[in-house]
Amino acid sequence: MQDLARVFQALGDEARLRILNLLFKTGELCVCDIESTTGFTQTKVSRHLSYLKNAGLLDCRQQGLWMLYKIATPKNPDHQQLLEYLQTVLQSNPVAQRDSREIIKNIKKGCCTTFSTIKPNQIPATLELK
Amino acid sequence: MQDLARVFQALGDEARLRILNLLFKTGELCVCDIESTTGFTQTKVSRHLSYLKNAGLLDCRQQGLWMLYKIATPKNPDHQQLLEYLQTVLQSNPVAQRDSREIIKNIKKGCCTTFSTIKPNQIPATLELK
DNA sequence: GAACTATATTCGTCTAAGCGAATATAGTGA
DNA sequence: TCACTATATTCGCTTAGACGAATATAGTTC
Repeated sequence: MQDLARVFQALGDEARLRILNLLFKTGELCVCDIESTTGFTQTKVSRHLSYLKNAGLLDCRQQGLWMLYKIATPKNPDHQQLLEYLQTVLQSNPVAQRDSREIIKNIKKGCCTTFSTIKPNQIPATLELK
Repeated sequence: MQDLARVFQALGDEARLRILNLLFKTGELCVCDIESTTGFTQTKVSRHLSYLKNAGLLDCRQQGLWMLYKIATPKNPDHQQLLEYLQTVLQSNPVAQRDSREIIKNIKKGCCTTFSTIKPNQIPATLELK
C-alpha cells in the first residue's frame, strides 16, 4: 500500500507528468532534451527524474556523458494498466500535446547538439505498450 | 494538467487509498464507520474525506447528523478508467483486503450503533462501474 | 593531466500538508 | 431552550518536498 501511494505521489506533480509524457512520446531521452523542451532548469529535471525512478516509473542507462531515461518496463498487469491510463489521459491534455509537438521539433533539429540516440530521421511512433 | 496532478496527489496517501477502498466495497459510508474500521481519529478521517472530495473523487450527501460519502460518479471516460484501475489494484492489496473484511463485519454488527444506510441484511456487492 | 560537458547532489529557503488536541458547527430530540 | 451527537475546522507543531544557486561527480577529449 505504501508503494502504491508512493507511485501516486510521484504522479502528483505537473512537472513529472510532463516529463512522463515526453518519455511516452519519444521512448528515451537525455536530461538536456527534457530541459530544453520544458524550459525547466537542469536541477529541476534531474531531481524529478530521480524521483520518478525511485518510484519505479522510470529506468535509465548511461551512454557516455548522457543519462538516458525511459518509461520502466511494466512489472505486472496493474503496472501495465496504470501506464495505459497515463498515456490515454496525457494524450488528451493540451499541455502534454504542446510538449509533444515541441520535442518532435527538437529532435528534428538534432537535440543535444552533438548527440542523441534518436536521430532526426528516426522519430519513434508513440510508444505502444504490448 | 494541474487538475490531473491534483487527483494523483489525492491518491498519494495510504490513508486516503484505504478510505477509497472502503467506499468502493460498500458504496456509501458515514465518517464514523470509516473511523471504526481503520482506527483513524475522527479528525483524520474527516480531513482526508474532504481532501478527496476537493479533488473530485468523492461525492457526499447529508442524512440527519450523518454525512454519507461515496465514490464520485465518473465525469468522463478517463475518470472512469482511473476508477477501474483503482478498484483492480486495491482488490489485490493485502491492507485493502483486510479493511474490506473488517467493514463487512462492522456492517453486520450494525455500524454507527444507531443508524446506517446499509442494513446488516443488505450488504452491497462490490460496486460495479457500468 | 587539464579543460570541458552532462548530470547529480547539497544548501538554504519556503510552502504544502500530515498529525492530535481542542473547539466550533449543525442537526436531533427531550 | 438545552443536552447530545456526528462532523468540520482551527491551532500549533512537524515533516516532505519544491525551488534556484552553487558545487560535486564522472565521462570525454585533447
